[in-house]
Formats: sequence, structure tokens, C-alpha cells
Amino acid sequence: MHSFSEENYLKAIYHLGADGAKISLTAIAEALHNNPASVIDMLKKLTEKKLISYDKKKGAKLTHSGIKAAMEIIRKHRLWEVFLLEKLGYKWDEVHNIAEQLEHVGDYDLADRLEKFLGFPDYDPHGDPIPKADGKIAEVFKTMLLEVETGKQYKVVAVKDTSVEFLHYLQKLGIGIGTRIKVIEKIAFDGSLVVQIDKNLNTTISNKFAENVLVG
Amino acid sequence: MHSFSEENYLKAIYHLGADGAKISLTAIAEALHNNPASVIDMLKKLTEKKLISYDKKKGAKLTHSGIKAAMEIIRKHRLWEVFLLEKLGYKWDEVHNIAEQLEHVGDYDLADRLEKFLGFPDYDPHGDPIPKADGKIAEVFKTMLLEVETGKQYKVVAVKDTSVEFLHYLQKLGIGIGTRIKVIEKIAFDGSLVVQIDKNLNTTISNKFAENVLVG
DNA sequence: AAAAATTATTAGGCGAGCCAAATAATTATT
DNA sequence: AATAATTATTTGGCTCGCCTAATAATTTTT
Repeated sequence: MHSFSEENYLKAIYHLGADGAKISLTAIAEALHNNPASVIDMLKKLTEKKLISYDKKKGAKLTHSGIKAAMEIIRKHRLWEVFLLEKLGYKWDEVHNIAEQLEHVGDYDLADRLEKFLGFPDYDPHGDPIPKADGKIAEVFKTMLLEVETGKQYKVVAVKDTSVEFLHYLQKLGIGIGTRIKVIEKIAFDGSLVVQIDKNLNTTISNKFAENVLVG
Repeated sequence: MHSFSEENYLKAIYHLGADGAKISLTAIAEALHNNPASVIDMLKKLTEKKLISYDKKKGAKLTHSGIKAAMEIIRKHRLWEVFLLEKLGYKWDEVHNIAEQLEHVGDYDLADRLEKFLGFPDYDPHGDPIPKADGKIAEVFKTMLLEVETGKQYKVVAVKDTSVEFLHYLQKLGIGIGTRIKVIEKIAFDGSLVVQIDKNLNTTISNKFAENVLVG
């Protein structure tokens, strides 16, 4: 198996690559709150293990087996999140950190059994699809709330940020997976959005916030 | 929190001290499959953290807070074992190794929630009592099968060894927690025992085996 | 009591994963 | 094109938890 640390790098690289952008050394360093010097060492190691390819120009890229390894970790992470929320009664914003630890435990078998126990859930509590045992992951059609058409009703399908602060704020605004949301107006000055959440009164949300809410 | 490694030392020291014997450096080294040189370093560290006291003559001894820490780990370990067996359908002999990893994850809260989810079990699948949230652990009256009166019916309450080999053998003999067992005869030559398991025909078991089966 | 065996300890070293600081390479700005 | 800013890389060093080998202390055996 791969070390705890290697797994975190693979996961970070996977997530950073989600939007097709180049995955630079510094991007990884920031994502993991590590020093670039540490990152480059690890990238060398992962390259030797043929889990990634790395090139100054092209950035880091998961190989086939790197993707496979990343999917296994993400699968475990999301399954544990479902478990923590549904079975242990944790709140939305609490599950992520504990799942970060649990995701490194055990093998495929554990994930498979857990999945079965949970009734083969398709999505985790943040709306992200759970990779299946074969590594396949559902494509979810989602757009940043920021880029959405004004006046049209959307449904929140996922959130990007997983920080406690963000999730708390979501809760305060009454936003969860499945919440209906409509952009009433876009403020040109600072990119703020006036939105209607469910049938409530209008609220103004920041540009940054709207980047992290994904609707479909 | 304490490190993964520190937790393993605390747990080992706790278990080694169960029978009141002196916990020597070499005993710990053997239990953890570590070198005595490594052990002494860690004992120093744990002493500084006031989790143990250590003295060449008296051996290692958990302090009050060391006991508390050890109980938390054991509590988590045993709760996870129940979970793995009851909820995920693992077999008796498979749960220990996975629980060894899970026991280091999360905090008190996780243990408390898990305990509630499992319906506040009192014993783990190996018959060992699960420490409660306040650190209290039930005293179990148990004797090694080896030391038991001939001709009298006993019930298996726990097993000592947790190796896959041992647990497999138990299963093969049809012995589990709750199994009724009677010593028919003690062989003076090598300490073997002729026993009757439930209502089956008599079987002969070794001295070593009989040491690891606890009855009450 | 001396020799042998066991147990405890010290000394030095290793790999993993991290860091800060210096330098090199690249990209952006003027 | 020259300068500034950013990004990548190297160097040396640190802690943790482990190791082997040598030595010291203690206990057991003779």
C-alpha cells in the first residue's frame, strides 16, 4: 500500500486536476499546506512509483494506476462520510475531517463492505458522486452558481469548499444539497449575487461564496 | 493527541500489565516487535509526557493519565471490532487487524457515537469488556482453561491470543464466545487436555492452546 | 565468587516527510 | 530587451520512530 502521505498527495492531485487545469508544484503545495521543497521530493517519489508523471512545463498528472489509487481513497472518504452522517448522526460540516483519517484505513474489501452496509449510496453528503468498486465515477452536471443564468431556478448539487466556516455559513443561509436557488441579480461592481433561496426573501452573497456552490 | 506509535505503546503496556506482572523493557519490545533500543527511547518520551513511569527495577507503569489514554484506545478498538463483525459481516478472526488501524482515528466523540449506534455493547467479539465513556471497564471473572477443575462445565468468555492462526483453529474446533466446555482429563506428560466441546466427542488440545482460552 | 547469560542502556545511523533559505529558470511587466 | 515577479529546484537540516552494534548493569548458573 501507499503511505498516508502519498495518498494525500494523490488525492490532492486528483482534485486539482478536476477542471483540466495544469497542476503546478505551487498549487499542490498550497492545497496541502506544504512547502514546495517537500512537494518536489514527493513528486519524485510518486513518479518513481509510476503513480504520476511530472514535468515542469506540464505540471503533475496522474497515471492510470495513480488514478486508480486516487479513486480508492476518494471512494473510502465519501463512503465514510455517508456513514458518519447517516449512522453516527454527525452534521454536514463535521464529517469531512474525520473522513480524512478514515480514508487511509483498510483495503478494498473494507470499502466494499461499507458500501454494501450503507446500501450502495451514489452521492456523499456534499453531493459528490461516490466512485464504484471498479473505479467508475458518475459525471455530475454542475455549474458554479456564479456562472448561472439569472432568473432561472436551479438545485444545489454539490459544494466545493469543505471548510467548517463555509459549511456553517451554508447552514446559516439554509442551503443544503437539493435546495432550490435562483439568481435574481448580478451586481457588476464586485460580482455579488442577489439570490432567492427556496421561497425565502432575497439575500446577497459574495462572488467567492457563489464560486463554491455548485448547481445543476 | 498522542501519536499512532505512542498509542500503541500505551496499549501494549496496558495489556502486559493485566496480570500484575512487572512490565520489562524486553517484554514491551517483544510485544511490539520492536528493538529494545527503540523501546527505551519511547519510554523516555512517554515518561516526559507523564503517561508512564519507568524504572529499570520496577519496569514500566501507566500513570493515571496513561491509563485514561489506554482505555480510550482500547475502547475504540473494541467498539470498532463490534462494528466490523456485526455491521460489516467480517469474521471473528478478521476484525482485529482492521480495528488496530481504526482505533487511532478520531476522538472521544466518535467513540461515543459509535457506541450509541451499536447499542452500547458490553463485550467485543473476543469476549473482552468494552471500557465505558468514563473509562470504567467491567471486571470479568475468567480463568485459563488450563487451570480449570476437571469434570466441571465452563463457558468460554474470552480468548487471549488474537492471531489469525489461533482464531482459525478455534473456529475449526467449534469454539466461540459462549461455547460450553468441559475438561475430561489432564495429561501429566505434556500438559495436554482432553476436553469436550459442547456435546461433541472428546478432543485433545495442547497446553499452549488451553492457556489462551478463558472460561468463567 | 567467577563465569555465563540476560537485560538495560548508549552511541551512531537511517529513511520518511517535512522545513527555510539560496539559487536557477521561467514568465510577466515595463 | 531589461527588470521584476513568479515558479521550480537544490542544499542542508530537522524530528520521529526505528535500527545495529557496543557496552554496562544485573541476574543466573556453575
